[in-house]
Amino acid sequence: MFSSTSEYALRAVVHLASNPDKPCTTGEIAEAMKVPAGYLSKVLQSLARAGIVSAQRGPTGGFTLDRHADRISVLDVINAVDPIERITKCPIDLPEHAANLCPLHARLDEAIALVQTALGASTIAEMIEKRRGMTTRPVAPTIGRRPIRPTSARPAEAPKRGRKPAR
Amino acid sequence: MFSSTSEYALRAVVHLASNPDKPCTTGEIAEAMKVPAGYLSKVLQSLARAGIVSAQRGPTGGFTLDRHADRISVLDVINAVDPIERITKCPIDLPEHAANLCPLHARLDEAIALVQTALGASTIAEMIEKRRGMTTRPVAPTIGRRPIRPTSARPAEAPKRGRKPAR
DNA sequence: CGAATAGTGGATTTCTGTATCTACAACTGT
DNA sequence: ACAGTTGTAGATACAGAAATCCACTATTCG
Repeated sequence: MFSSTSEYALRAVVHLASNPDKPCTTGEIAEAMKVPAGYLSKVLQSLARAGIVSAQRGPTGGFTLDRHADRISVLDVINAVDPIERITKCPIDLPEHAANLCPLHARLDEAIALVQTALGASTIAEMIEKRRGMTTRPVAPTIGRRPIRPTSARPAEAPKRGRKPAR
Repeated sequence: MFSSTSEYALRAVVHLASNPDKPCTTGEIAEAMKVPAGYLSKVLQSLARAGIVSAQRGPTGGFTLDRHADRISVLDVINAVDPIERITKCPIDLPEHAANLCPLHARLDEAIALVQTALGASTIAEMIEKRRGMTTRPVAPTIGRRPIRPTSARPAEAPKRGRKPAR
């Protein structure tokens, strides 16, 4: 659902938010957050270009957050490295679908919008666990639709259609 | 956000739902829905193994839906070919995170849950456009969180840090 | 100034999802 | 039974993401 690039970027930003007093080096973040060090530097560069972190070279250098963690949303970080794409036009290249989205893609886009909204309203500051009680409050009751149930329950195992040798 | 495999599977199922009277061949679906024919056959096999469609070989053969379109959710189709994975344990392999999800991954999982709920409650039947008015009703008001706004607006273009030749 | 530290950017490799091809098995209608 | 049609399955090719490597530039500190 989320790319590992996004995952790494989030871990890095959370780490920086947890250590606001000193610049953190790529190696330090990599080790603390279990991210491949070589790749992390690329990810941090993307975050720097997006204005989320700042880099400082040389000894005592490293990365710091550009603004306070409560002003950075989870969505900001994800969009910096691996933007969430909304569906604005029907990927089926048919004349009928040119103008509006068909119901299918409209629905898929709604799902993406839900994710955008949820992650856009979640700040990095909220993601810092206080190492005490893991304050995971439940969220978003549900949306206004009842689940459907298939007539036949999903077969636990594949039907396994027989394969006789030859008649 | 959604893989092209999922996209293809959904198109195929929507096509079958739109033509419930006769089996549709792979080639027919491929052409109608602009899906690469060779790949579609693999996707249809996955759908068959998941019990969503049935295959019939030989002349007059093709694929048909296993159950009525209003008993198949969009989520069913996606899960058949490219399952949506919930985050059940923290991917950061640290002792502290072993037991519960950290706030970060708890939040990401909530976002995934929203998608599951939304797509699980949407039937394929609802995705068939009646070729009239594209009945896309708006959905899911929003969830209970206000968006945050960064102190500094996201820079429109990358900061473009200077690159002088050599002093 | 010079040495050590740290980020930068390009080339390269690996891996996985996407897509094609082909030989084969199953089915229908004659 | 035969011929033609259609799905099945395995091997293979391709592309983009993930990850690594290395030479280079910038910065700090003695």
